[in-house]
Amino acid sequence: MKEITLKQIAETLGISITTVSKALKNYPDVSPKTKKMVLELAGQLHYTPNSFAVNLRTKESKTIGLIIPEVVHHFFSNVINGIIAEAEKNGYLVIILQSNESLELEKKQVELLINKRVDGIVMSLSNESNDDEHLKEIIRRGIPFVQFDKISKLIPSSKVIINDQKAAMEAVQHLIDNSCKRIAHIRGPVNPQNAIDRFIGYKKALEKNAIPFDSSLVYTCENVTFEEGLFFAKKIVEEHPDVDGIFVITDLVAVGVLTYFNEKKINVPKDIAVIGFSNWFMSKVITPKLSSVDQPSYEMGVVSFNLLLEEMICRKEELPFKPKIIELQTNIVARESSIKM
Amino acid sequence: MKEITLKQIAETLGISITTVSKALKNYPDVSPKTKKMVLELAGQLHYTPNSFAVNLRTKESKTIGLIIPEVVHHFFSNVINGIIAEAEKNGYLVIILQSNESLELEKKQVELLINKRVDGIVMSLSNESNDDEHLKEIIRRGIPFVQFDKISKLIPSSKVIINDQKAAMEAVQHLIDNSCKRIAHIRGPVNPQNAIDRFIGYKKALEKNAIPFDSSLVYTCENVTFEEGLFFAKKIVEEHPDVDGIFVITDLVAVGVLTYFNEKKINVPKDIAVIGFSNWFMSKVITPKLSSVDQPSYEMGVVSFNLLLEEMICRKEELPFKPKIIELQTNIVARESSIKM
DNA sequence: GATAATACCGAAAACGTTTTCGATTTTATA
DNA sequence: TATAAAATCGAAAACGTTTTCGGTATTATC
Repeated sequence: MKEITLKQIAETLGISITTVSKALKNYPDVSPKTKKMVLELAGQLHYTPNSFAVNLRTKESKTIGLIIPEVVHHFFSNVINGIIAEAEKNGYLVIILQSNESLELEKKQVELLINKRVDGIVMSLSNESNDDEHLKEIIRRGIPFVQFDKISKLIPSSKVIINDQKAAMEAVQHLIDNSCKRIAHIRGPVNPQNAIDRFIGYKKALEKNAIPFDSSLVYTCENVTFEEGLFFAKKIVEEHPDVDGIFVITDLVAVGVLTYFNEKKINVPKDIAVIGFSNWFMSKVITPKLSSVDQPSYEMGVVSFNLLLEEMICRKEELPFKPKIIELQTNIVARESSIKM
Repeated sequence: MKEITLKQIAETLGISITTVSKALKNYPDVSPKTKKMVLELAGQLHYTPNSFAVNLRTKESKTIGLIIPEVVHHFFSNVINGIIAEAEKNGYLVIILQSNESLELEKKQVELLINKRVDGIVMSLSNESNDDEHLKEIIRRGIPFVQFDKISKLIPSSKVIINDQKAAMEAVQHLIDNSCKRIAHIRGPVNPQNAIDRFIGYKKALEKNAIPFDSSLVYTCENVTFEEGLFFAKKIVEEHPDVDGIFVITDLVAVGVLTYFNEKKINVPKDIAVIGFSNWFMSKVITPKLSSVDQPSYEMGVVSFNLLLEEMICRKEELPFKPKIIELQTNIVARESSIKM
């Protein structure tokens, strides 16, 4: 029941702790015989190094922290999946924290991870985040740091993103190509960079097609929920009966829109076409099947971890590190909700 | 840039490390003046204890491990949510690992967590798990351990479960009450206890209503996927055109079933009624809305952590601990897919 | 056989904290 | 004022590992 330590192995073998440690780590200055002896006894006793001691000595814990706004979320849970899979491959474990889209919580959690002395932090900002102090603190302390999806442009860390402007433009262009003339946008909250960019993309697509921008056609989600989808769908048909297409910030909200239209027997896409964002799983099973912008979420996790790993290695070996920004590709998935012919 | 330590504070203040440590932890044998002095300087320097050293000294890391079969999964992501929320409230962080329904990975991950010396482990077994050695090892080492949802009955740990038999019986009874006479069951894999129990519940409900059990009406999923739902739906209508109700192991598969029926213009519930399990979010937005068994997933996470906490406290204070089994309530959510009138 | 080179080993410091226990100083009691 | 009690402090050990550096012991070289 007692924990096995180097000391015990050393004592039973009548050699020093140093030699045991070196034997286990395959140092060249240990004779093959002693090595064998130590390895055998260690295996027999199921020795595993006390990670607390190793952490203290090596100043690293082989653990990283991940802060995301929501766990129960198709996009984020896929990112989690990618990160923990890639981390495990490389001998790292992942501590996950959820900011619940609250800046206050997010700050507390950054502090928690710093105090925990994780080897690195991966993060997607909450919608409330309009304050960078906690992120600056990460940089200041020299902790390897990667931002993904919802990022702060001002913080000089590595970033993994998509081109939200371009993707949004393509989505709106797709509606236009399907003969939509009057297109509403249900956008995300005011702070997140990706909501801003998608809104800009929406405007640019209109401009490109010489469709006048009408700010009354833009509706702003606060919480980006299914319920807001229901709510704004109602509002749109009431306030703008001439709207024939909607570009929605994300599929969850778009599904709310479709649900409302289904109830009201409003025909999608004939009366109104709808396109979402992120290509959630349920989008392909709902009626009508929802068009969306596919976003490589799992890959985003994988790439984020690998960028973090690069930085962790550089820090350890005291090499210079220059943050990288990686842009992943998106593509339009056209389904029933937007194809008019 | 250098890390602040007790030693530094002690030196600048001209007192001993011991006193600094005690002052920070509010020991009674430090004078109010020194306490104030220390607290002030510590605050000023943003001192935070080196958690590696604390871990080594106290032999605990305030970190627990969580192993689940899948992260991208409505039920499990809700459990994660409950666990990390409750853990954070109590000063614990959570390392999450995903077994991908593989026994081999699951074993490796248990070993990982043991070597990491987490303070406790929460776990839901993979479908492959028919081997208990790694779980026994957790018990043997005296590591606090809680199983939830997919459990091994033979391991004497705390458990948080639902009454799968009873819930399944109620689901099937609900179909019968909606005048289904010939009810198929798409069951889960052979190993998991909950798949077994739901199958038993199905049989018991038939028996209770004097409906003969027909083993050819039972279809077994291997991977519990949407695609299997499509596949078995096809098989059922081909092999048993007289089936008028299906009880499905979980909503994801049931959604596959509905999707197939929608394509084939088979009317649900008139031709065939369908009820799923777990009440996934998408079930209320799909057409027709899917009836299901609501399972308190978030609560399951909360309760699991609290049981673990109880055990962790008992171990620490060397009090005896008796594993507890907590059964949470489920209830039928009747929607369009099963209500025939 | 003396010297140089190599192989092998271990003492000891360090990582930063917590806690025990004895020592010293201050205050209270007679 | 002498003594007992209380208040305050710090030395030192311990947690278990890693790694440096010096010391033997063995082998190779002339």
